[in-house]
Amino acid sequence: MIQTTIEMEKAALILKLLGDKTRLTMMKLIENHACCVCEFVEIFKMSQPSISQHLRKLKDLGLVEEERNSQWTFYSVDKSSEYYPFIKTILDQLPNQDEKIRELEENGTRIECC
Amino acid sequence: MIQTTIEMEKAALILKLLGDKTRLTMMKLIENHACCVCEFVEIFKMSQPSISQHLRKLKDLGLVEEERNSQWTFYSVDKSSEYYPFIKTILDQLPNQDEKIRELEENGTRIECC
DNA sequence: TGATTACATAAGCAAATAATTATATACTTA
DNA sequence: TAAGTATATAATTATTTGCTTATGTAATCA
Repeated sequence: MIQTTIEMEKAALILKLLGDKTRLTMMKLIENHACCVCEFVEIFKMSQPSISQHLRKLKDLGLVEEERNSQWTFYSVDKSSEYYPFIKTILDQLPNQDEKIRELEENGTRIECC
Repeated sequence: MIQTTIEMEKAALILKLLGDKTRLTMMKLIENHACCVCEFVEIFKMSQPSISQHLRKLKDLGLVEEERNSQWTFYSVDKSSEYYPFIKTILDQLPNQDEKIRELEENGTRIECC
């Protein structure tokens, strides 16, 4: 079996980023749905700047991509990242977080990207 | 395919621990070799208390086990941990660190556990 | 038994992190 | 064009982290 490896230094950086419950949950959420900042604010009950700063860190390492759509900025996992295979093996072992999306829909606070 | 999942909170804790280059390298090293504290001091060129503190954190989450053998304490990945499958998928993607063990052997500072 | 070796733990400190408040910017809509 | 909404960034602060030094303990050895 061919096993791709990731540089130690980079792996530690990525794991440190994922080692925060908010960011880890974000990543699991946006692996299959794009979410905008105000949805995260609703989901995590955190201030908007705090959310933006978490997303900024994920963006700086190239783990997420953003897509502007009218007044919203939608974030999703960048599956074209060279680190996505590594990240995917982690996310695959985490419990599905889709009930958080359903709560937004029941709230009427869900914003559809496209 | 049956996919076991790990609680979000616990996953974040584990990833945070692994998100440190020293601890991550330690884990990769002791997945297949037991190492004692003084070997880590030699490998990482760090103070002994610093090494002990890293190991303590890994121990507190149950990721490593220790085995006392005369004056040395050998640490290795606890493969019976309920979190080992999760950790293994991460370690499997990291580059082999065995050259560090070979350096010890060339140095004459390698200590054999059993 | 006294000295040495291996390790753990405690205390202190500097750097990094994550949150908040305040403010700026860009887009939308009335 | 003015007001409102969504987001980003800067500044500040509290907390956490990782390291160092100092000290304690247990085992080995001369």
